[in-house]
Amino acid sequence: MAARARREPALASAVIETADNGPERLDTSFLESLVGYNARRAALHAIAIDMEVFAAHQLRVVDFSVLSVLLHNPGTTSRQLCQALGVLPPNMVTLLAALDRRGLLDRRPHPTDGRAVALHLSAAGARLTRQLEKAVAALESRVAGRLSAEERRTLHALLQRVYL
Amino acid sequence: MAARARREPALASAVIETADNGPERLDTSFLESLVGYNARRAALHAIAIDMEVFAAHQLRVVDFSVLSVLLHNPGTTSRQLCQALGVLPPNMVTLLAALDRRGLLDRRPHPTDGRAVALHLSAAGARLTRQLEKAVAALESRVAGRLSAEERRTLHALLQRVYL
DNA sequence: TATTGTTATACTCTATAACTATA
DNA sequence: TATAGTTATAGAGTATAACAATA
Repeated sequence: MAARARREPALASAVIETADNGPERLDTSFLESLVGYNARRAALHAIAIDMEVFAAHQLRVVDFSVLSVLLHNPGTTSRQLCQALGVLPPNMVTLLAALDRRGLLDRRPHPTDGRAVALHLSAAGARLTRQLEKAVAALESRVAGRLSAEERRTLHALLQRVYL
Repeated sequence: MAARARREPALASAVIETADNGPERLDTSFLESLVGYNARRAALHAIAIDMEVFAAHQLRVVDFSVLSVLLHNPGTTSRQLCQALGVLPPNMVTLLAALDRRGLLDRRPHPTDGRAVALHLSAAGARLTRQLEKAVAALESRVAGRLSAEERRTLHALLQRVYL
């Protein structure tokens, strides 16, 4: 349920030591011409750094995403979270149950739909989420430290034009 | 082993229909300020498109990555592939065995290290990989179709400065 | 003593089917 | 009849430990 620290799962950097030839780097230039490859490697790099913050609180990236969405959208339903974050309903049940068990949620009856639950953060949940958002925002300088503020804005704009 | 078509796994777009309020979009602006979030969404979008090509050949992204690296780096060892692509050795064994079973590989004794195996593509493997590279390269215009050639170059450069 | 490739296996993540209660 | 939330479970992806052969 909660995330432990783990090694970066894929596409790590490619400096290779061979027995006789010394350091050697494989040619991955074709892969580097693909948006998917570069975006994935950048995402893994960024998320690995962000995870240091989350793991210290026994949270995964997706847990933080849920907390952040709830902080800014009180009363959201489980279904809305599923669609916004691409999590399937049965898996969201488990995720929300874990956050609830830790006292981070406040589940209220939905004002107009008796089938649904209006999700809110508890006071503790809101406090933690604000703290995590601050910490993650501060980490952005490490994540993209070699980019200027303007380059970062350009990067975000280009990425959003790819996926939106 | 081989990948089937499957739904996009995470961070899908966020247009929500609620019972009474009509279409509604959750505020995800904080998440959108993070490189990790934007890069991940862009990567998932791009990879979902690329997967259409791979799935038609019963291949996953990681399978294609291995084939492409081997095409451009004949004689690479399993260990080198693991480090370049972030796959753990036990899992690379399974992956390579599947490619081998399909006649795409040519495993030769390593010229200088008796423990290692020099991996090459078979003629069929090289043919398939060249075909896949062409198809994927052609798909880039759909992946990032709203970006000009120069914007695409900018995007690649910025992403590589994040993860390199 | 260290490393390559391997087996076996555990754990996590993601997905499908089916049920309930409300709409 | 359709949808929100849920349960149970299957399947894919990722991880660790340990071993044989070779360096």
